[in-house]
Amino acid sequence: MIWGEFLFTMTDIEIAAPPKLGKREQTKANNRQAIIDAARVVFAELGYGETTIRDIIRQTGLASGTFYNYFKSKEEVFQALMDDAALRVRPALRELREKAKTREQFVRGTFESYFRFIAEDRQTQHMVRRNTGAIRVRMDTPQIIAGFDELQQDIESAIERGLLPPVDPDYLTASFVGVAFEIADRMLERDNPDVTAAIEFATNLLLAGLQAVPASKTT
Amino acid sequence: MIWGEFLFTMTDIEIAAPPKLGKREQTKANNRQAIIDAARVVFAELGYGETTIRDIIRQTGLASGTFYNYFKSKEEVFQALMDDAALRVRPALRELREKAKTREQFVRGTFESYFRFIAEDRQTQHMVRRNTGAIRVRMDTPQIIAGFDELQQDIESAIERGLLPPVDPDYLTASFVGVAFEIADRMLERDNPDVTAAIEFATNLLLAGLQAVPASKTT
Amino acid sequence: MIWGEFLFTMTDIEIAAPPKLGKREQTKANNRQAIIDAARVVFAELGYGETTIRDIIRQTGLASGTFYNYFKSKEEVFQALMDDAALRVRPALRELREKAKTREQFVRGTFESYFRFIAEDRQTQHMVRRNTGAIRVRMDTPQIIAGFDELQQDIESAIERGLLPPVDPDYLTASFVGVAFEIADRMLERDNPDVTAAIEFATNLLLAGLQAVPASKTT
Amino acid sequence: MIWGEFLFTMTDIEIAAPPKLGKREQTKANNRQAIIDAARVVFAELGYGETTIRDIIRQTGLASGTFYNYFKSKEEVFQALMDDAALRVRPALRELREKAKTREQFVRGTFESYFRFIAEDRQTQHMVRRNTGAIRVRMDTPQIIAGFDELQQDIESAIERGLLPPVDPDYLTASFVGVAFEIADRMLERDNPDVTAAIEFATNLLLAGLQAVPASKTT
DNA sequence: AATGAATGAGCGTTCATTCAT
DNA sequence: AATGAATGAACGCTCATTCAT
Repeated sequence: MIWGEFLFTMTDIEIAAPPKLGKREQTKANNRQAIIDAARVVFAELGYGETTIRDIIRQTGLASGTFYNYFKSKEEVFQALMDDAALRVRPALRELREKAKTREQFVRGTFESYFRFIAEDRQTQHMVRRNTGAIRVRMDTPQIIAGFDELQQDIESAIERGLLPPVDPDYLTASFVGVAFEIADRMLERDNPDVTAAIEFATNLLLAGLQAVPASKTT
Repeated sequence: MIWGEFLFTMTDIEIAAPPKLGKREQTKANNRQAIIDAARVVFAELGYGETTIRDIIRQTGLASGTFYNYFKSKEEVFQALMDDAALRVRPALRELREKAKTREQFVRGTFESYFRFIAEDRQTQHMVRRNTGAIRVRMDTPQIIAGFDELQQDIESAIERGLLPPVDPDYLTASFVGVAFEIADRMLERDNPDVTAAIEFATNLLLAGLQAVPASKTT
Repeated sequence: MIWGEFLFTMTDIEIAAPPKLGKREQTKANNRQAIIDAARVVFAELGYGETTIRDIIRQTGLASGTFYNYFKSKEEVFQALMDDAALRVRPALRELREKAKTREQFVRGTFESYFRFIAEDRQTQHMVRRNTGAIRVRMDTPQIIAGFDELQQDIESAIERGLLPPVDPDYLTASFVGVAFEIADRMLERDNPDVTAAIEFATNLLLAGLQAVPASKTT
Repeated sequence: MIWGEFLFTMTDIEIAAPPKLGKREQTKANNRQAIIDAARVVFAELGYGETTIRDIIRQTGLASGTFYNYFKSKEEVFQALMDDAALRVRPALRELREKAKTREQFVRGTFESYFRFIAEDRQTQHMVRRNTGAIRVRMDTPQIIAGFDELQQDIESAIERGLLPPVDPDYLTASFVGVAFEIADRMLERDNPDVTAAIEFATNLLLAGLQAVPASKTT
């Protein structure tokens, strides 16, 4: 199955051959990555809003000042974290949807990728929905944002290709995202998450729903 | 129209006139409510994460220490705010769905309530999605949480009644919520939000989709 | 001697009858004064530029946050310190010069006040000239600024009265100030500061010099 | 005019051409001087107190660590800057006063040098008096310190030569310095600084005043 | 019960200084 | 000798929380 391969790619990619670095450059690169990794962990644990820069550097074991050699702000690490994730995730996801031959392939592929990824990475999931006491906050993990970011473009091109019916691409994207997020959430709350069932549910819902939706005026 | 009534209820915040007192004494007597009201305003303005307890009490005109006579933390006010909202919103919503005679009434009614409410209350909406820099955070407004909170029970009872097909109620609820949230979000980003179109899209999607979804094993 | 009296006034004034205060207002007032006093001490010890807000509060024994209940910045304490000093010093100094009957009384009175004040208050002096290592910095103590601040006005009115010759009042003020500062500085470096000699030197210099100075064109 | 020469010396900073090297190697060889020059520029721009070592080395283009190969602290660079300036300024000033034939030549020469120098170099002046907020701080520029530094010795020798009356040389020096500083300050605040008038005022004041001052006991 | 000043932990940030390269 | 990243103390400041009044 192609998706298994894809998911492997999603989490385990090591970036292309590192150009030989001196010891200095080496530690520099290491530290940068260490901060990004620490940020991913801490964001997932505390949520972005509650995370302080000091939390991040504490996690790395580096000195507080060192953070500022690499990033100017929490936002900047986050951006780097996103870029990092995007680099790994996007190409595979796009290829997946571009190569889809049938409507079902497109829809199922999207959900399958997402649900499997979510199921693999529990820690990340903690970030997706964080219920700080009374309040439900959903924060999109970098990988997830990256994953869905180009969904709309893919949907639009699929509509052009005639693979999907001419519905409002904006709302269709929204529906994909909303259904994926919320169902994944429920899925993980269960004792034995049945990924296949979730895929089946979402795929069928969207596949059938999609036909019934009124054609977009703008198309 | 029944929805109008519902929405009125949803936004109507002032409590029924208490035994007439001087304005001053009145406020004192209702300190708890004053704090809750202030919290609603400030949360909407600054977002939950950015709001400090000081911001809330400043809004009330009370002394900082007084806060702790009523609530132990920001979270606790938020909880109270939720309960407050639920009290007002839920009955109407439940009635709405309990009285639904057709599948479409059930589905459309749910989305119509939500989209109309969201469209009415722009300020609240600011709270729903707050993009602090790079990160997308979605925080559910108390009214909204309250609105969807018992959706699952309504869905379950509708399945029992035979109004809805015997699908996984958990995932169906998730689909309602996800689609509603995300489409509402896109809707508000448009220059002239077309509420009817959004309702139409969501209703048709769910209505058709839910037929295609496999029957739940647990039912 | 009238000057003795004046100098007493300069350092020991207790402000007019305090309106009865509750315990709360009392400590509040005390704390404010404590911070001002601490600031005076620390500024004198470290110089304004080198003094941190933390230095000031450390000196008071109060908690760090307490500072901000009273002042927003270092500058603001300094301003308060100035006002404090001005309140005590200015009236006496002005009266002194306004009552001067002879030219010598005016000149001698000015220097006498200044040198005696400086001799009394060694600590303040530390503030006036601070040689941080290689660098000579002269910082005017609040009392001193206050003391000289209105000198120019007094000089101008003395010129109008005919008590002083019609020379450039700006430059004459400058000469008073410069001579007073620098001689006081040297005086204090000596083992047994001879205040009388300093007064004599400065008074004679200015008194004779000011006759020889060309009349101001603007007068 | 002799003063012109002196002032040229005072501002002329470039050291005599060293054996021609590539610009790069040249800089490396003169790192010490490069730091001193950078310090002069930055001190003048930011003031001594606000200048950080980082500001200085940034200006040189050297690495931060390199600073410590040459100086231990900001103070130490400042000291070096002073010595540097003294080296250039002092000889001319001393010659000026040693060659003075009349009392007036001595006094006028001193003031003339100073006022003209100050008038020429506005930037330096910014360093001399920097009003950070409420507080008046006077910091002597290296050239100025150097200029007045040996004044006392010159005065003493002039007294011995009988050129000046036997007054307290310490206080007389103080009077020169104080009058020069303060009047220069006022002069620069005026729209069209009239250097001649300032010289005239100071010279006449000191010349006449000097006669009236009591003879020093120690002489 | 209400008050509001005091507290002090903790934040983001800067910067002198060190030290492996 | 030069480099420049790492260090960590210290800064200005905010704010939840306490407690004497």
